[in-house]
Amino acid sequence: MNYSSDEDDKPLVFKRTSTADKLKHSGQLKSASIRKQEKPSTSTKPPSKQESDTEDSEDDKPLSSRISTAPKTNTNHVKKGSSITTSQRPQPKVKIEDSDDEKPLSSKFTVLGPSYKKKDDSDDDKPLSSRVKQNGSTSRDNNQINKKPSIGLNKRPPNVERLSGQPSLKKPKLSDSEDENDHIPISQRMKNQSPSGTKSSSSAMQKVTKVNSSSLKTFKKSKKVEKKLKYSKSSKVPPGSGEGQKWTTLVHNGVIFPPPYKPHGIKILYKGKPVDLTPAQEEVATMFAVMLDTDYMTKPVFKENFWNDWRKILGRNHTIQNLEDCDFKPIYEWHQREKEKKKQMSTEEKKAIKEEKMKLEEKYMWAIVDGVKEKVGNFRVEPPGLFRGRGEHPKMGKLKKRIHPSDITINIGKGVPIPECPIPGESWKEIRHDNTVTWLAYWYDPINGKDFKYVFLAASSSLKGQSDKVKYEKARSLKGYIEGIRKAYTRDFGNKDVTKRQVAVATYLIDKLALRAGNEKDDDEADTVGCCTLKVENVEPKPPNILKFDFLGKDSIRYQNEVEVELPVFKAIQQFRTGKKSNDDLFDKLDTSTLNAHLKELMPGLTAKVFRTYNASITLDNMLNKGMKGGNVAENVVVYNQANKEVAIICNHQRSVSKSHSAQMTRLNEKIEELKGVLKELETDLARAKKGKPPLKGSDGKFRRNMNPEALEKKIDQTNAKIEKMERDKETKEDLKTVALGTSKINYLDPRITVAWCKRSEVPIEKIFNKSLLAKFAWSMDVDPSFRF
DNA sequence: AAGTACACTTAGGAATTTAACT
DNA sequence: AGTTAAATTCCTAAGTGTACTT
Repeated sequence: MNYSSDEDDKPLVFKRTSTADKLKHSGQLKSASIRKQEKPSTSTKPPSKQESDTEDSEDDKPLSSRISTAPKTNTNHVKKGSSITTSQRPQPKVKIEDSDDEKPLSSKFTVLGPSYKKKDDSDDDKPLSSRVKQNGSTSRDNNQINKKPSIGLNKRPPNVERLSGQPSLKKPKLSDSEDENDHIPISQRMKNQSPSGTKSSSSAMQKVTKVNSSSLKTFKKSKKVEKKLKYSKSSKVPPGSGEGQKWTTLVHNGVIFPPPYKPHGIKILYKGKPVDLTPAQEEVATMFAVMLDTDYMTKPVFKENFWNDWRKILGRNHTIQNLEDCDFKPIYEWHQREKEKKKQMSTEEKKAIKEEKMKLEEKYMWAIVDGVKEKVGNFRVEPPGLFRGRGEHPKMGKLKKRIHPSDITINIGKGVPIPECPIPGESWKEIRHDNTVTWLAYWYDPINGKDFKYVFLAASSSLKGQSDKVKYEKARSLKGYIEGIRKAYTRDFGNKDVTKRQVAVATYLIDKLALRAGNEKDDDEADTVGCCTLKVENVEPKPPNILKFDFLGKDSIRYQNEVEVELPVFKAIQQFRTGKKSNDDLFDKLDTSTLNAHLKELMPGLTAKVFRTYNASITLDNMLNKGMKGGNVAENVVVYNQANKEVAIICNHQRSVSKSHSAQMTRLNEKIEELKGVLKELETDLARAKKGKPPLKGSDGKFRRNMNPEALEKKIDQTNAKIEKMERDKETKEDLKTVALGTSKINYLDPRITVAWCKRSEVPIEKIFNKSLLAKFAWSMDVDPSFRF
């Protein structure tokens, strides 16, 4: 058989077997691509280059890219909508702070100084913000103004240096109050801020500055940071990085709490009779009632957990003694009515309410980090509710209790005002001033006592952007090592040391299939696996050399795939399975720590997840640069989406099928049929018109319009085009009904690949990235058009 | 060496907003 | 103008991975 096992190219047959598959068959068996396992080389070869280079190598194709795949089925239930893409949005105003890596650290530090001041703390809502630069997307009320035509990427001034990072796209500022300086690039702004600045400085800030500078001197080294620096020049922590330091000044307003519970007084029935409940009891009952129409109701675990928590609140000898005899319908129906009422409100009312809310929340939306105004990601404390775990989660249905200020620890710069506790009479649990972390606040997860819930900055912040860039640079540097790594693990498929053999095979699977690492999980979590935690039953060898995977991964999303592998891998897997029960670990000598420790020997900073990023990004880069040039914008966008889809399939990013999917398909089909009918009529009329006869009656009994042959022909062409377009739309829709494109776009695809490609192919970046993505990827916008991953 | 604590990234679905139809 | 589908945003769960403890 010509399986590829021997050398370079190995086709991987990838078929997914599940039900869902029927659809995919079409594309399925495309064969795989090739990977060349090149010449051996030492694994430690340094990465080729770092930031900007353009070269590309050929063999970086991820293994998986050559795999053809079929869709996977998804075990989850139905959900809504499918989407395809495109969107053009106004450009966000984005300011980017770029990593100016070349700057000596020290210079960065000094910049901050007494830069901005807050004139007095009394009016919280505007002081700080008014003199601070803003990063990230615009505030909600601004956007309507922001309708600028998109700026063609290609027109970017030629000499902007990628590295130095001046944002080249600058946006006109949006109206309002808050950011008057928006148009100034951050880096510049920082310079301006130096001491002399005409801007006043508040005492608070001065203090902060002092603190920082002193802390600089005392930094202790953390090896972690050191390591990172080794392989990634760009990894310095931005504005002030000492060792592990993430910021020098941090100002924010804390978090906002959900409103207290408002009793509605609707009674549930117990054994048919209304029961009085206290507000606290009613609140929890309502959480349950509201979920009556979800399929959590079919899960005994959910009900059991709910009942256990609720009964505690009911008290020992409450009238209600079991859940089965409770009828929550009255509350459910009340809730439905409320929802309906809300829907019926006029647009004005809705708007008013929204504005009200905005006003209340405005101050919590922003933080000022090193003088830059940044969006906060999640400033709303999670409201109480019933825990909705994914998959068969043992804790589903448990009461997630209300969080109070006394549960919350705030992290904020020294010397700046502590956020006022929004609930009168209560206070924060603790205030910290830890600049080695990026969180603004945290509380203990009420469901999982030892876990934390953090409040972080939004994705548009430069802190996040910076680390995003580091992530991609690391993945990119894997390119320089991958050949050696593959060589090495291939050699070890036959190693007599079982551990080494397992490491080799696991690494292979992670590389080839982009599997997740697979950390151990507790018994009180859903039973899902990743590479290191695969069970014997999850991988079935099908001779001669096919592996059939079937397991639940993150979020209990099912991974089903059949892959052709090298014979040694196949043999190794068979051997790992022998003598074990189906529920035993396939890789019994392995866990993520040992695996990652091994990977680190092959490349500094390498861990399992890097392969996913690498795999995704290299696949996109290759697909976008595969032959074809030219093509109009729409065609190019299709090419992009195709590549995006490929990546999503490799990473197994699924979504559930929209509830209305089949109805929508039916409707599309009807429309197509209808158009075909029209087409037929037109053709008849054309034939007649050519002979000088008048048109026939339409199906409605009226005569159709009398047109000359040219007009009719034109109409026919139009109709044909319309039909074709609909057919295509239908196809993509069906094709993407279980594929989620967004996840890879947001987390796995180096935006520089996209931006550079857009510049080269004259596709406006707005066709690919929406407003949020543009803000999140601001750091990548000035990449050179020749950039290759 | 194993377990735990902590911090941060990645993920799908619900809710909301916007665009496209009719 | 009302309806529906598509797109986006919000929400928070569920992963990864390192450092610290025992």
